[in-house]
Amino acid sequence: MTRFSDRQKEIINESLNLIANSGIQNLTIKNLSKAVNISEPAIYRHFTDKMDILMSIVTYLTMSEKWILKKVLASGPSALDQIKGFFIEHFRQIVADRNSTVLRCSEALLQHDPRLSQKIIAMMHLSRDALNNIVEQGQQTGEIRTDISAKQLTIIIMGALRFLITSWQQSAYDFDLEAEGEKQVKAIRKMIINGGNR
Amino acid sequence: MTRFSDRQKEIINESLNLIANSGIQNLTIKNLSKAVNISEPAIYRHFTDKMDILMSIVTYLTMSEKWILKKVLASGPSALDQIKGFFIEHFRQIVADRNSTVLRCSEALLQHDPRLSQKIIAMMHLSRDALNNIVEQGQQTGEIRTDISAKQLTIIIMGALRFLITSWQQSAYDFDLEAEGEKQVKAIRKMIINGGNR
Amino acid sequence: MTRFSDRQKEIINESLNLIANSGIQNLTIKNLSKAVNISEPAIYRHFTDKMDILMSIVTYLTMSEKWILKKVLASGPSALDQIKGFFIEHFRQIVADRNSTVLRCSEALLQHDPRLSQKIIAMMHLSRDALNNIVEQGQQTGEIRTDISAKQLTIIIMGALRFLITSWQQSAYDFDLEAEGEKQVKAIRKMIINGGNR
Amino acid sequence: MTRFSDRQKEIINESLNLIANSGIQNLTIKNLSKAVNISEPAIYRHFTDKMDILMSIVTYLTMSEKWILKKVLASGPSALDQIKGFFIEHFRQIVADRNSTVLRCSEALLQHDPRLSQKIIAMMHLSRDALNNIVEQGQQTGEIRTDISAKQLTIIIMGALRFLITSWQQSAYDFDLEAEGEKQVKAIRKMIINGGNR
DNA sequence: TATGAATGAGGATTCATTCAT
DNA sequence: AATGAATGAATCCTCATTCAT
Repeated sequence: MTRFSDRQKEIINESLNLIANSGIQNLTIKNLSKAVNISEPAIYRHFTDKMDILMSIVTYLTMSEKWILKKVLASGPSALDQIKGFFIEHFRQIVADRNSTVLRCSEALLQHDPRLSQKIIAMMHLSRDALNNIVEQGQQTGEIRTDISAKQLTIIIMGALRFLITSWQQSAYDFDLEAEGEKQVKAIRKMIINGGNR
Repeated sequence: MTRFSDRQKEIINESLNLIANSGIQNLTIKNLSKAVNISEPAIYRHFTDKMDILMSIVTYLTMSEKWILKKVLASGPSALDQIKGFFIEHFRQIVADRNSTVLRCSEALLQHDPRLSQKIIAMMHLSRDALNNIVEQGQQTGEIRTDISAKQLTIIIMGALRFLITSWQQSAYDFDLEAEGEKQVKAIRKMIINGGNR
Repeated sequence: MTRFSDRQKEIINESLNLIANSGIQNLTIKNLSKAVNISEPAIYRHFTDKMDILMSIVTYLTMSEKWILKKVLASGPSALDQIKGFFIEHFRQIVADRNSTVLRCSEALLQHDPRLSQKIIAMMHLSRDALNNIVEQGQQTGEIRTDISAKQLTIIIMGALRFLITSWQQSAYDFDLEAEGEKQVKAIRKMIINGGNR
Repeated sequence: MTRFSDRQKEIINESLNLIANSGIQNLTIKNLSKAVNISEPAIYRHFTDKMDILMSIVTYLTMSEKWILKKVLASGPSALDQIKGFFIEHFRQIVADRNSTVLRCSEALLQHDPRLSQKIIAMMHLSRDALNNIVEQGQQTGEIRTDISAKQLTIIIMGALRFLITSWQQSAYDFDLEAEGEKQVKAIRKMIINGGNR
């Protein structure tokens, strides 16, 4: 498991801020060193490369995503509850720190470099697969409807989660993401629960 | 209505290709002129600025999105069919020309500049609002379940559409988007139809 | 004698305006063609080169200066009156058309190219020598004091004339150049007249 | 008070040389970096901008002009001597370093930009006003004739000084500026002294 | 650990000029 | 006589990175 020094964490954090606020094309060593309040060469004490920074960002985001997944899976046996947790935990984190989230910055990093993209995609698969697992288990236990495949249900859940976050960001954070998220989870629950209330 | 010359269209198209293939940070005037096979200064005969190019890209994508929406709305009275059309048309276009789609390149352009972002967000609202309208009408005619608000249903539909496209791209186009899309629409239909088969 | 077509005169004139208003570095073919309201290549119908334009400007200014000198010399026999005329005529012209004057734009053209500089210097010598002549004749006729050499007197007269114009321009033309000029001539007259009023 | 580093001084100095030898349009970052013998980007370690360089040049020239004025005013109580000093000091400096003089390069910088022009004009007013003061005091003490206003006398003195320098430059420095200057001062002295020798 | 100074490569853009029409 | 499209060379400036200190 990779360990980041305090300075490295600081640099990663400011990188995420820069990306979130003004796009990757503004993630320059100059801007970064200004944000961290050290000189440009000093950055190279902590990372060998700009690519090293980018890779570390993804490593960091992956760790953070794994942490969320762990928490969700540990939350209880019910698939529907886990799905709810999946939403809640992502929203909680993103609200706590708007930038430090997979779903926030990863797109921006894609296409920068094949190695980097691969790592990001791996990270995205991580949560998609975890969610898919949850859904499948929910179907096996009879909690979740089985007339729609787990794959399709997963796409719906992941899509809604991502779209909500995207919308929140594009609206300049001017609605209560956690509240809206909860409504959305309820809607999804209604739609995927086995023998829904009709 | 903005009119683009042939050269302008060519430049916009190659810009979309460049963004799609290697990210905006590779959309340089040099790369662009190489792609269009003219000299760098020649670009400036057709656009005043790089920003002018970016804005024109968004204008172009907006026009293209409007075209899709028009087609979808003209396809018939059924909301469920229109939603199906919404998926199909987007997929058809994206498969025909992988890059010329709102949902493909717009994120990359965000955060580049406030004016540009605003234009992109306006474009995104366009399709979201159109979809929301369709859903509401479907609820009024009784086609679509009413126990979940149109807003939530719209998020689910838009989210799934976008996530499917994202996945397709991240997989390097290695599944049949239109086929998967059709499956997904059916799943969604099942979930949102009034008095579903249970 | 060089003859300029109407279009050539127009181009020369607009060139002078551009130089006067925003410096030579803004005398570009683009700006020029915009000012003349024709296309850029059209400029090359009338001048072979940018250098050709610059040379023509100097030719034009030289002609204009010669015209002034001719008028001054024809104005009467008195050296003091001719000196007064030298001031008056320059000011009159410069006020009528702020830019079409040797003393206005020539410095800006210097150093651009040896051939050009030479031509400008020749033009400047023209008026300086003419003035020197006038002074010498005034000294011979006893009108002008002889205890100071014609050369020194000429420097004083030319210097004052030029400095006044420079000041006027730098003040954004916010004083009455002709009125101030007249005062200045009177002062000079007092200083150079033979047996002044003491 | 602005402080320039050694490198900054070097860059300013070479800028003045470039302007003096080949005009502002040849004051390019490339030429400048070649003259200073560093790379182009290195220039930007020392100045934020080209405009920053230009402004610094004017700051430098202003400082140098102030230095001269201080020296002149400190040279003794006689207005006529101070005027003589005004000439001598300017000539001495200009001969020592042909380029480092207000009167040499400032015109070239005018019209480049309003902020710059303003700064140059302020600098020019500085010496004109100082000279005007000297003349007025000379009139009050009875040293200088009072039948001509200080303003007109100042124009004559400044004009002669400037014109002499201009002529020297245009002649490619092929006369002894200090010697000619001294003659000119004597002539001026004769013309402005109270109760001249007639 | 940190920095001031430097740089090669490349960024967007403008220049004077040409050519086919 | 005029233009739309094009270009090679040069413009200012920023990039990631290195090195001596």
